[in-house]
Amino acid sequence: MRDNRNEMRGPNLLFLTDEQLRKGIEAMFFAYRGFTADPDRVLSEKGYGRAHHRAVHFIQRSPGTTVNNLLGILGVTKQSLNRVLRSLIDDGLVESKVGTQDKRERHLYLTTAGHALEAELAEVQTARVRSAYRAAGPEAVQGFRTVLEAMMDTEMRRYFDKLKENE
Amino acid sequence: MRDNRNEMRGPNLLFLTDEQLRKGIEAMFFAYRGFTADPDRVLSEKGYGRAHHRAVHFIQRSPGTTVNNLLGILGVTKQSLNRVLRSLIDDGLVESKVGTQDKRERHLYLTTAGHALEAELAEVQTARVRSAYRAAGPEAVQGFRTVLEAMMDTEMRRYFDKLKENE
DNA sequence: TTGGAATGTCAACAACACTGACGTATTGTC
DNA sequence: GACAATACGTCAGTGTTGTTGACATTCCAA
Repeated sequence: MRDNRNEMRGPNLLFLTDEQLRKGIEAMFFAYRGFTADPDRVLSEKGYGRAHHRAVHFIQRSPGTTVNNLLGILGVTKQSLNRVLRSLIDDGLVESKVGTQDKRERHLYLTTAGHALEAELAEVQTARVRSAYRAAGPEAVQGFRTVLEAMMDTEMRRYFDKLKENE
Repeated sequence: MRDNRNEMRGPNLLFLTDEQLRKGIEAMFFAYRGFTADPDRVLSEKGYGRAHHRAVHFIQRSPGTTVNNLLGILGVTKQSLNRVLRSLIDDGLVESKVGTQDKRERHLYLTTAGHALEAELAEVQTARVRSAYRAAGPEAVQGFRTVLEAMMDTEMRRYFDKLKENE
């Protein structure tokens, strides 16, 4: 128990006790389960998994993104991503276009069907987040976002910030 | 874009726009990766996975818990949990004791070695959460926890609240 | 005593990640 | 023009974690 001494360092540091940290960890675990539960249901009905959701989400977020960029965002190997992209392309949800400037690159776009799936997944997921945000209020949401950003790896925060630019 | 009208409903509802919700979703995704990255490293060195971490964590949190209770908390099938518990018991990290009142139940405890692994995992994980908490400040942490709790399934919140009682 | 609950185990399977290796096309560089 | 590097795809193998389904055992309770 290395940081219990924090309790002696004044009431403004009470939120850094081991007990508070452990509860934060558990909250993160349970909340993430809720966070993915609704999209998972939709996905399994259609024979897809969480990996398909992630791919479709970030392609929608950055239309025309390259495979390499997507690999960086998702943090998986190309073999793993390829399996997912393959099925999405074969099913007509994602289109892969050879780059005009650099013909080695493949630029990824959602088809109409792809947009429909993405919208359905976003709908159920944002519904839960919206409900949680509404219940918690704007100040809590601000704090939520602040802590999450501080929890990311530096490299991931780079990607996250890059996505924020397209507002 | 179903809720962009929120932008018209006054500045206090700006945090409920689709854009804000989507960024919250992405923040959750990236942050959860960071959240699990450090324990995952420790675990893979020892030939364990994330499932072992979860089991060890909640056994430490509720010593003597039954298999059934653990199943509810973790939200997996008994077959899946059994595989993980089997290896932990065989490796001498977890002890399974037949219940005294109800002899069908098995009560789970960490051995000394189990406590050592749990402590090592908790150390690296709380280090990141502590750092994020410290950077974000107490008000942000309060908001973080509020939103996470609102994001859980009702059933999961029951388990979460039950854990909170043992403070 | 019988039904049901709690547990354990076997087998098969799927999603999703990994490593390693290889091939192809394209691009940039010396 | 030769050659290395990049981007992408693919094949093969492996591991973790989850699932279903089936079946046995033990034990509690009506």
